[in-house]
Amino acid sequence: MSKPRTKSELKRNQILDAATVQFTQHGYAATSMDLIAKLAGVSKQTVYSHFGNKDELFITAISYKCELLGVGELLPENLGPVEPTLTLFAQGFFTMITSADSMAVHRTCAAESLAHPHLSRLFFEAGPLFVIDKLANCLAEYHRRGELDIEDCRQAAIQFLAIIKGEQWTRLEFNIEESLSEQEIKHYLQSSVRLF
Amino acid sequence: MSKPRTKSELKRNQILDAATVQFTQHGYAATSMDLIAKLAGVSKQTVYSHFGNKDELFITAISYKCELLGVGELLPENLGPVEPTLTLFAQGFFTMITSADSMAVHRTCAAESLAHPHLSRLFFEAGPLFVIDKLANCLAEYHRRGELDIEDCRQAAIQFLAIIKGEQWTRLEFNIEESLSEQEIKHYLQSSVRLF
DNA sequence: ACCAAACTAGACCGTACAGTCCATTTTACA
DNA sequence: TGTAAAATGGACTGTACGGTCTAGTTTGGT
Repeated sequence: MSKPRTKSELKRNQILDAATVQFTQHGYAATSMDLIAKLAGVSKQTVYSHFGNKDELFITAISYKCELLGVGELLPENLGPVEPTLTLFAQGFFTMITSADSMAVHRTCAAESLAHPHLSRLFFEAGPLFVIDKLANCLAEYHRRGELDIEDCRQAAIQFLAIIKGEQWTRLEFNIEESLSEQEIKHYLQSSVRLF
Repeated sequence: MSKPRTKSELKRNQILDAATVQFTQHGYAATSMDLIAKLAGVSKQTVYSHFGNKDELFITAISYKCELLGVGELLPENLGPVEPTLTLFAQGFFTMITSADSMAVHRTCAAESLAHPHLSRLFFEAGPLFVIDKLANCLAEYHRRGELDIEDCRQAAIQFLAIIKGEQWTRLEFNIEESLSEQEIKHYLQSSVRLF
C-alpha cells in the first residue's frame, strides 16, 4: 500500500481496505459492491473506475491480504540448534495459520477455488507452497550440518507442517465452538516436534 | 434412501438426489431452487412441500451425502499385523478423502461453516472426528497387544491422519491443476507409515 | 367411483445485486 | 485561475432468485 500521494490513491486504498475486510470476512457472494462503496465512504462509480468489476476487486483484495499475512518471517536467518528452533517455528506457524485473518482468507480462497482458480492458485503458492519450500530448505541445511538425519527434506517438511495443523485447525475450519485448550495444544505441539 | 413406496416418496428422492449433486458440486449460493426442481423433474411447489425452504433441503442433502461417503468401513473388524494394516488404512483413507465427492462435500461444508454452523458440525463429527476416534481405538488395541509403543493414542491418530492428507489434499482443496504423480503419492504414504 | 392428498405449470411478488448513466461538484495541476 | 480528470450520488436497467399463489390435474386408498 504505502503513502497515498493523491486523493485518488487515498480513495483507492479505502476501497481496497473495505473490500479486503468484507471479502475475507463474508466471502465473495455475500459481499456486495454497494456495501463496499458505502464502507469505503465512496461512491459506487468510484469503485468501478478503480476496479473494473467485482472479480477484479476480489482478486486484488485477496492478494493484498495474502501479503499482509507475512508468511515470510517464520524462520530466522541464522538457524540455531535444531529442537528449540523447530519448536519456535511450530508455535509461530500454528499461531499464524489459526489466526482469524488467516482462517478467513483460507476459507474464502478454498470456497472460490472452483469459480476463481487463478486466485486460489495465488494463495496456494504464496501460502502453503511457500512455507513448505522454506521449511524444506531449512531441514536440508540441518541435514548438511549433520544435525538431522532425513532422507527426503521436502517430504519431511510436508509431514511436519501437516502435523502442526492437526485437529485444532480443522475445528476452526468448520467453525466448531469448543476448541482445544492452550494446555492441550502446547502439549500436542511439543509431542509433534519430538516425533521428529 | 431405500425403497420408495409411494410416488410421493419417489419424488422426494428425486429432489434429494438433484439437490445433493448441485449443492456438493456448486455450493449453496450458486444452487437455485428452480434448477433443483427442474433437474428433479418436479415442480417448484413440490420441492417446497417436501422441504420447507432452501436451508432445510441443503442440510438434508449434505447429511445424506455424508452417509453415502461411508467413512465407517475404513478399518477391518479384526486387526491383523500392524504395518500392513496401517498401510492399507492409509491408502483407503487417502483415496476416500481425495475423491471428488469427498472434496466437494468438504469444500461446501467449510464454505458454509459461518452461515450454517450446525451443518458443518454435523460434517465434522461424522467425518474427521469419527475417523480420529476410530483410528485412536485401533491404535489403543495395538498398544494393548504390545505391538505398538505409543503414549497418547488419540494424538498419534491425529498426527497420522494429518500426515496422510499431506500436500496433495491441499492441492485439491485449491483446485490446483497439477497434482502429484501416483508414484510420488505411494512413496509418500509408505514413508509416512514408516515414520510410525 | 369418489375424494382427499399430492402434483403441476406458470404467473407473480419482493428483494437484492452487478453494472451503467448522467448531471453536478470537487480535485489536481499548469 | 482555468481546465481536464476524477468523484459524487442517485436514479436506472436487467437479471436472478427465494418463496407464494392459484387453478387445474393426477394419484392412491376405500
